Order: sequence, then C-alpha cells, then structure tokens
Amino acid sequence: MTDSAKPTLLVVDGHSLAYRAFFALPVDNFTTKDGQHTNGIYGFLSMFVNLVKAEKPTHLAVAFDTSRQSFRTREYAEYKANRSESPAEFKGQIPLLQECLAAMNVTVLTKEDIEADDILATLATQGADQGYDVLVCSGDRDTIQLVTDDVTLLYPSVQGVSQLKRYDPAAVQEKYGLPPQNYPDIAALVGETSDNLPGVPKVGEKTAVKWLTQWGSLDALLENADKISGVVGGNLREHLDDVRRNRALNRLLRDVELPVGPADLAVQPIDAQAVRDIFARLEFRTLLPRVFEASGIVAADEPVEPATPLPTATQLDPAALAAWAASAESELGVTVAVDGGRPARIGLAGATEAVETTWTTDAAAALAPWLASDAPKVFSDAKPQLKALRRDGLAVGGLAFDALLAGWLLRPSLPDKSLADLVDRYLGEKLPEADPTQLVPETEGATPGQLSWFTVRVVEALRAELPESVAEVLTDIELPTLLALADMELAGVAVSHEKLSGFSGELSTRADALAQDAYAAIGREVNLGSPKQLQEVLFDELQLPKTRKTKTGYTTDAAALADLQESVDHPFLALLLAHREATKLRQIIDSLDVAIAADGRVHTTYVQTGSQTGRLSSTDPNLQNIPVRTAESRRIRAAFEVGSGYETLLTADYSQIEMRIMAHLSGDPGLIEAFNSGEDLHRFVGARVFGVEPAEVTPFMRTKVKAMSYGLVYGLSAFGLSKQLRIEQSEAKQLMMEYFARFGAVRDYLRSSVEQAKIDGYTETIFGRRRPFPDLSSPNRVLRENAERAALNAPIQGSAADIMKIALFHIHEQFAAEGLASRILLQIHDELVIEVADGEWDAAERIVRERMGDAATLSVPLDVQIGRGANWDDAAH
DNA sequence: ACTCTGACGTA
DNA sequence: CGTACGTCAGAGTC
Repeated sequence: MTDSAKPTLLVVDGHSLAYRAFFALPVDNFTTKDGQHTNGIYGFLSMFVNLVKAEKPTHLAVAFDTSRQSFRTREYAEYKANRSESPAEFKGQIPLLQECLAAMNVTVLTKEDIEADDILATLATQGADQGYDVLVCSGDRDTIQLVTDDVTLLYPSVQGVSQLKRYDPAAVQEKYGLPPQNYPDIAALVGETSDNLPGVPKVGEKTAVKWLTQWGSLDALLENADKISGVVGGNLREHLDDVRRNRALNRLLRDVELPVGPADLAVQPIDAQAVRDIFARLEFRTLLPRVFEASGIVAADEPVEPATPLPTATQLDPAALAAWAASAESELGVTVAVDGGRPARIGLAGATEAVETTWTTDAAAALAPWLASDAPKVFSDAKPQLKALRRDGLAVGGLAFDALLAGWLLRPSLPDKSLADLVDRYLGEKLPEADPTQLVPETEGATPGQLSWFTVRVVEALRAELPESVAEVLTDIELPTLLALADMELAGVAVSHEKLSGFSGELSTRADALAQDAYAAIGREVNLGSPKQLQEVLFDELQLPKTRKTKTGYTTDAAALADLQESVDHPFLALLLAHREATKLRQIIDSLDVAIAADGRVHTTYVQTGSQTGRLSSTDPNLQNIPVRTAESRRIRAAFEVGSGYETLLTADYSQIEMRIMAHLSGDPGLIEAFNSGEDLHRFVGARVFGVEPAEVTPFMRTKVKAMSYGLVYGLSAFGLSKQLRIEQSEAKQLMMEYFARFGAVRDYLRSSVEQAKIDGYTETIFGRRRPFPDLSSPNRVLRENAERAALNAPIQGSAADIMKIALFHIHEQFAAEGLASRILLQIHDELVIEVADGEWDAAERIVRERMGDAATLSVPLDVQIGRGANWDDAAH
C-alpha cells in the first residue's frame, strides 16, 4: 500500500496495454458507423479509468513507442524482428487514443528512437528519487527490473487488461526467487521469445535462478561458466555472447532526456467538452460518466449543482411581467412552454433573475408589444415557440440568438437536440428534468423562467466559442431563415385526399395482382417485402447468381435485380420489381394522406439542424422526397394543390446551382464561359471534352459529361463513373482525363480544397459555414477517403444551401414588406413552392426571380426557372 | 416497445 | 469505389 502522505506518480505504457485490449475485445462490438475500430481505445481507457479511480495518483503520464525502430533495433537488427507487423486496424487507434488522453489533460510522452518502457524507467527513477510513490503499469516483463520499495509494477494478467497484478519486491521475490534487480539476469539467460532474443538452450527460470543464487551475480556466473558441468554448462559456454547481448538490450534506460519531470505531471482537470467531442466521435457512451467520475467531475447522469445557484422564477402577473421585460437593460432569455401547439406558460430571464407567468389572453395582450419589439431576445429552439405565439397572433422581433442553432453550427455532426444537451455540454451541468416515467415526479422539471436562465448562460458560453464567420452565418442566414420556416410550417400545403386515396386504391389492387403472379412464378407465397425471404427464393431456390454482399447476405436492391435480369430473365424478377414500385408509391401516398390536417393541408417540420452541410431536412412528413421521376409518380405531385383563396402555385428552382458554385469556387475559365455563353451546360462541356461543335454533341455524349460533371461534386472515381455509365473503367478514366484537360482548374480546386481542409480540420462555405473533418488525417484508408469525398462536397452543397436560405428569407421578407398575401410553402433544396394570392402573380414572380437571382454574387449568373400551375405537377416546367 | 438493416424516395 | 437526407417494413431484441 502506498503512503498517503507521499505523492503518487502513475506512469503507463500506452502502447502495450492498448495492444492487449485490442486482442481482448471483439472488434465487432467496437466499430463506429463509419468503420473506425475502437476496441483498443475502449479497452485501454476502461482499464485506465479503473486504475486512476483505484490508485488516485497525484501525478500521471502515459508513454507510447514512436515506431518499431529504436536504438535497440540499431544495436541488434534481430530485436523484435519476429514480431509480425501490428495490424493496421490497431495502428489507426493509437492517434485517437492519444487524442482522448489529450482531452483528458493526461500528459502523453513519446521520444524518437526510445521505447515507452525507457520513458517509464526514467520517470520511475526520477520519481523515486524525488520522494514519490511510483506505480508503473506496463505489459512488458522487462519493467520488473524497476520494482523497488518505492516503485510498484502493475502488470496485466493473462485474463486481460482489467486484472492487474501488483509486483512489489516481495511479490517479485516470491514469483522469481530473486529480487527485482536480478530479473534482467534471469531474462538474459532464459531469453525472451517475444523480443526475438534467444537465451541459453535448455535453461529455464529454475536453472537461471539456481545459477544466479549460487554465483551471486550474472557477471560472476559468466566468469565461471567453465565450471558448470553437463549439457547446460556447455550450452552456456556456447551462448555467452547471446547472454551478454540480452542483458545489454533488456536494461531499460533510466536517463532519457524528457521535456518534463515528475513534478510537471500533476493530475489536471479534464477538458469535459473535448472529452465529450472525441467520445461522441468514437461513439463511446457508457465510458463518459466513468471518465467524469474517475476524474472527479460529476457523472453526466447525476444531478449537479449549477456553478451559479438556480434562481427560483418569480411568478408575476402579466402586467408586471411585461414591465419587468421592458425595463431590462440586457438581452433576455425567452422560453414559451408549448402545449398542444399553443403557449401554456412563458418565462423570461437575465443572468441572475427569472420571472414567469401563465399564458392567458391578458398575458398575450400585455406581452405583445415587448415581444414584437426589437428588444434583444435569446432562445433555445425558437421555431416551435414562435409558431405557438404566432397561432395566438403574436409576432416576435429582436431574435438575437438561438442556442440550438449555434450548437449545431459549431458541431453539425452532434445530436444536440435540446437545451438539456447544451447545458450538459457547454456548462457541464444537469438541467433539472421531470422523470417522464413517474406519475408523481420526484424531481420537478425546470420551469420556463429557469429554462430561460439556463438559455442565457448557454448562449454566453456559445458566443465565446463561435468564430466570427460562423456567428455571421447564425445572425445573417440562420435566424432570418428560422422566421421564414416558422411561417412556412404554419401555412402548410393543400393536399387532395380524394386524389391520393383513389391512387392508393389503384396501387393496392395492382400490387395484389403482382404479388399473386409473383407467387405463381415461384410456386409459393413469400413476403415480398422481406429481403431475408427474398434471398432464400432467389439464391437458394432459384439458384440465381449471387449479387453484391450485404451484412446479412446478398442484396436484392433494384439495381442488382436489374443486373440479374440481364443474365437470367426469370419472370419473378420483373414482377418483384413492379411490386416494389407499386407498394413504395402506396406507402408514400398513405403516409401523406394521414398527415393531412383538419385544414386540408399538410404541415411538415423543417429541421434546421438536420444536416451536416447546412441543408434543411423535412420530417413528419418528409416533403423533400416526394417522387418526381416517373410519369406515374408525378400523380402524387398533382395532389399538391393551390389552396382555396389563392390563385395558383409557383415553383422556382435554381438550375445547376452546384455546378455554378463549382465554376465560381474553381474560377475555371471554361466552366465560367459555359455558364455565360447561354449554351446548354452539358452540351457546351460535351463539345469541349469531345472536341466537336456544340450542335454535334450527341445525346450519348451529353449523358456522359453530365454524369461526369455531377459526379465531380461528389468525389466520383473512374470506377464509380464506369459503373454508372456502364462503360469500361479505361473509358471512364479516358473521359475524366479529357474532362480535366479542358477544365483543369476544377481539378486543381477540388484537390486544394481537400488539402486546405486537412490543414484547417474543417471546410468552409462561401458564407463561412464550417464543417469539421477529423477523419481527413485518419490512417484508416476507407475512413479517410470517405472523409475526403465528403469534404470535397461540403463547401459546394453547403454554399448552395446558404444561397437558397438567403433567397428564402429575402422573398419571405419582401412579400411581407410589399404587403402580399402570397406565401412560401415548401423548400426542396434548390426549389421553392409558393402559393400566389389573387392578382399577385406578377409581383410574386418578380420578387422570386430577383431575390433568388441576387442571393449571392458569383462569377457566373444564378439562373432561376419558374413555373405556374394549379398543382405542383402542373407548376413544374 | 425498442433498435438495426435493407431498400428507396428526393436534391 | 458518389454527397446529403427521412421513412418504411421486417427482423431481432428486450
């Protein structure tokens, strides 16, 4: 046991312990959705946390090898030469493990040419000299030589890294029969197979200990080697040089020059946010509270006292609340508790004080002026709250900040979906929440006033972290967009139940007939919606050629079935595909039908934080994936109609916005000319690539360059291009080369943008929206290349999203400013659907065209296509 | 009741 | 071995 009066220094060999964990834990359970293996990291950290918790070191460091090469391999080339290369799946985990340790503010030590155990030996020696109790944790037996009264070795047992055996001098004596300083002598005689150091043949631990005890030391033994009889004596004499070499190599260096000494290794508080970030990336959930607990930070699922005491919200009457708000000198946090889409309570707070009141007609009347005023207000997730207020006829002005949006802009990949998540992440506190599983909650949830108080504090923390360009995206793009989205969701879009239900019935009848025919074709009934049962039919019973593999067998997706049809035209295949198509359409129709509200309209929810690139997403129902490609599917779009009291629908979309952004960002003169020439883009590009006149570009040529152009935006490879166009890979490669020969700046831009992202760690849109890409420097090839393609696409897709958002709220604002009743209903990434009021077509069309056209100034024009019709299908052009 | 997977709709 | 989303049904698990 350690003396509690003395400081305790714990030094750990990170490499060897992580390596043991790597083999101990099943990799299947420790792989992120992107394919990053994490079993070594998890196993190490789990062990490490237990160790820190149990030993409570005051000083701490983890050492790593830099490579397989060290001074020992230079002295003896065979050293560790028998070790197979450590698997790439393991190597890739080491930098991430070091990132975790850095986030935990644990000192990580490495030194070129020096092994981790030499660093441990040096620190252990210094520590013992300076009066520390030293704990050395390593999986290398050579560290036994470090054990003294002041230095204890913690060695993983064969059961795994979770069980550590303690070696103090007595334990070493008991196990090996000699004191620790003699262990290297034993090892030199016996040899170490794992280090490729052969010892004396036939000499094991028993003999070695006997000899060393008899002669007192290794030197004495070697000097008297000729006095030892028998076969082993002969063996010893033949291997004297091996023993001397072994002894030289297994002596750990105790005087390595290090940038730090024990005193510099005092345990630091962890960086809670950095730990959360890296753990989220590695998809560690249960480890987080354990790390917090071990490090003295309270676990995330235990209630904690806020750094500042939580104020009790003062209950005021509406007039007093309005007066309190009006007299506030700083911005206020605002929280509207919403019940059934209507305001139920409202709470306001500054930095120290919170007030609230029940929502009544009186409250609405009293608060309306302040809410509508420019007085600055901060929210967390303002949209549903603004919608609730708007249903009561109240408008909100002075929207200065939305914590949820800011959190997303900072970390678009994280699932921070509520104020509670932000309070946890940015304040390290626990938002009081009522337990929904208890009828009579033990803990009261925070009241609206208290939520506003938390909001104010979270906003302060977020502002401190937001880079200027990202803060501008919030203020200049996201917040105005939020206001437009709230109105769009409230408006909804009129959908004809009659049209839908008729179509659904047709499709059901057809699907049933197709199913019967399909059963007849194979002689039995199966569930055509079950990939598992289909696999049995296709690959076992019908013995069709195997398709692409999936986790659970072989794919039955449409592309694979179409491929199958080319080789074996079994009638079942066509029937199955037709059945899929019919049932899929029916599904979409039925889910749309049930979403029609009492007002005859469908009200989607736009998730403003729903993508990593800056796009919106749409849920309940998703109105951004309504079919369009086939004539039949467009009957669904025909059910989206102009509402009563309005004249017509207007659709407006950007043509080729992503390619235009590509032209702008790359500055490619050819591409810029293409957009300024007025010629059809793909015809122009095709003419250049194939060296013909635009008029001579065949449809086939046009298809190819079109696929190439769009593929570029996604990081398409020659392989992918060849597959999509069903051409030889060599031809695809040739096409790409011709393309880049004419549009070289495009390739230069794509390359340099990924390079820049590697340096910065993030990509940036034209307007400064950022997306982090930690995996760009991953040693895991699949992971890295996935990140590279996403990083290539992010500024392009993201800039397009920025431009559309700007156009969206400009149109929304101008409709209001000009007093139009026309309104925006839908946004589908590059398209808007607008409901035009009687007599407003000309004004609406002008505004839409102008604001979409001037949302951004690029080196190429933004082209806008506008259509008009009584329903969405007719309004398409 | 929950989560995961395959499949498929959109830009 | 082309980016970004959401939804559904089936299948497996609790």
